[in-house]
Amino acid sequence: MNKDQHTSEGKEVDWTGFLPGIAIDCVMVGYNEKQLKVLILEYKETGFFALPGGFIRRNENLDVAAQRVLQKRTGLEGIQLNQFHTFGSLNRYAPEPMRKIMKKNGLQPAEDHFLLQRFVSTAYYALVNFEQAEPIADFLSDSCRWYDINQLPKLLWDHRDIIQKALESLRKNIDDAAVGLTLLDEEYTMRELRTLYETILDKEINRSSFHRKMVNSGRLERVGKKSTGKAHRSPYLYKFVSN
Amino acid sequence: MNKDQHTSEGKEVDWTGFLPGIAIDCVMVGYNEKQLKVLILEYKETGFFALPGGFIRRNENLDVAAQRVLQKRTGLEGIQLNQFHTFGSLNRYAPEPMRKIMKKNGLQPAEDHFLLQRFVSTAYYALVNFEQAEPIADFLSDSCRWYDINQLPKLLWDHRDIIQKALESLRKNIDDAAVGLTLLDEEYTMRELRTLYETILDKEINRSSFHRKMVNSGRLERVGKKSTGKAHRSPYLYKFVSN
DNA sequence: ACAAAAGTGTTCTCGGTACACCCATGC
DNA sequence: GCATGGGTGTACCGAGAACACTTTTGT
Repeated sequence: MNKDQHTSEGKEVDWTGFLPGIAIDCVMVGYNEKQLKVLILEYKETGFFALPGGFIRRNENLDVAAQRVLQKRTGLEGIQLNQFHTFGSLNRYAPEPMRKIMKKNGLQPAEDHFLLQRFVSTAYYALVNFEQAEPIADFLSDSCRWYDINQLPKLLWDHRDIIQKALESLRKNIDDAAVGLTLLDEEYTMRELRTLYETILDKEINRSSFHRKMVNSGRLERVGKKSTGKAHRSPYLYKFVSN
Repeated sequence: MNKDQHTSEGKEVDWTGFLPGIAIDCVMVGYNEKQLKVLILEYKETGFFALPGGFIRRNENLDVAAQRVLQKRTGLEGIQLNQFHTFGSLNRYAPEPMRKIMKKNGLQPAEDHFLLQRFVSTAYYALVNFEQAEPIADFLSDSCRWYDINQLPKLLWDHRDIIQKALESLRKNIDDAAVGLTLLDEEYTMRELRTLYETILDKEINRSSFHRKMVNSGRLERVGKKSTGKAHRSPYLYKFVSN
């Protein structure tokens, strides 16, 4: 881990170390109690909410910068990030909220301050384990928390659209994404996996064909049985095989 | 059309009017004689080849900037552009060729000249009609020509990768893209449409199932017959219905 | 009449859907 | 033993593949 990552979390950030006008936004998706969750930052004393984001160092790959943002907000490393769109509409440019945020943090930004530029933002989504992630706030924000994707607070700028597009992208790639691998515990029942699919796709899935499809995919391994304590046959447990 | 579009083609460009560090690259795909073509620029007296690209005005949407680039190089308006990826790897940063290009054009760029920065580039592809497009060179290049996608010259930077990714994206979206609508003439035979699909996907397609799939899609209208002059049944002509 | 290429029908196969029945488990 | 819910088998349906047959056209 870089030593200066800590200093960049302080209030005195050397913005010249970053590419101007280009940002990264990350839609980090979790899953808990049959609901999709998204990590959202709340800025100090403003009631403003936004996606976690960051900037690209002058000597850093775009993808690596995204990894860094993800690692900073979740403490997790090596999570697969999926770039899905770059947002560059003019109506993203609304610096007032950011000015207010900075003032609440005791800063008096110049009109041309780094954070008050127009930004084009490349967006990524990542599937992260709800249990393992430890949401960590920004230096401008006082919380980084999971929100149900259906009960998001009002978000700044176009971040609502970004989440919507991330969800569409996830749905399109669900079969490649090995969603169970990262969103569920290591071992899970077929019912749990199907419920996850149903939650993401927001539609019911046929039980037996889903079962067969998953078994035939060759990516699942049956590892044992789960005693549910319920009055019925105990389901098998599965886990993903890397192969 | 903006009047200053002409001046921006001259040698004295006001680079401060553009967002720094962000570029747009366009993979314009055409089709002729059973081959996919891509528009490629050749820079003056350097033997350097690259994709047509451009930059984003300070007061311009990203998508609109891409439209502008496309319009500049083909003369066509209203073509659908598909954003497919943003390239931000560090090994894109190789300013030497651009320095050489500028020198060949009689410019003596400062080390920190706009064009010599590191760029992150958002890439689009567009399907354009080979006949209707009129390739127009850049102010730094002396030609803008169609190249067979399988016989591309050696390209600068990562432009080869960009084309590859554009092709993958096109293949994935081929059924939505209404490729026949833009890549073929207005009316065409089923054979011609299938050959186009086969060219894009680089694999043979079953004749009868392709026929039925297209007819059943409801997006084709049979408009007449074509007399081929050959010794066989003359095929029907089809065209896309908008609906 | 024949060859060539397009249109069209039949059959097969593969997944997904629907539905049934079998199994295990706690009450 | 009965209700509950997961596992699994069978029948059906639709799309694509393979193949054959029909239609049209110029020679």
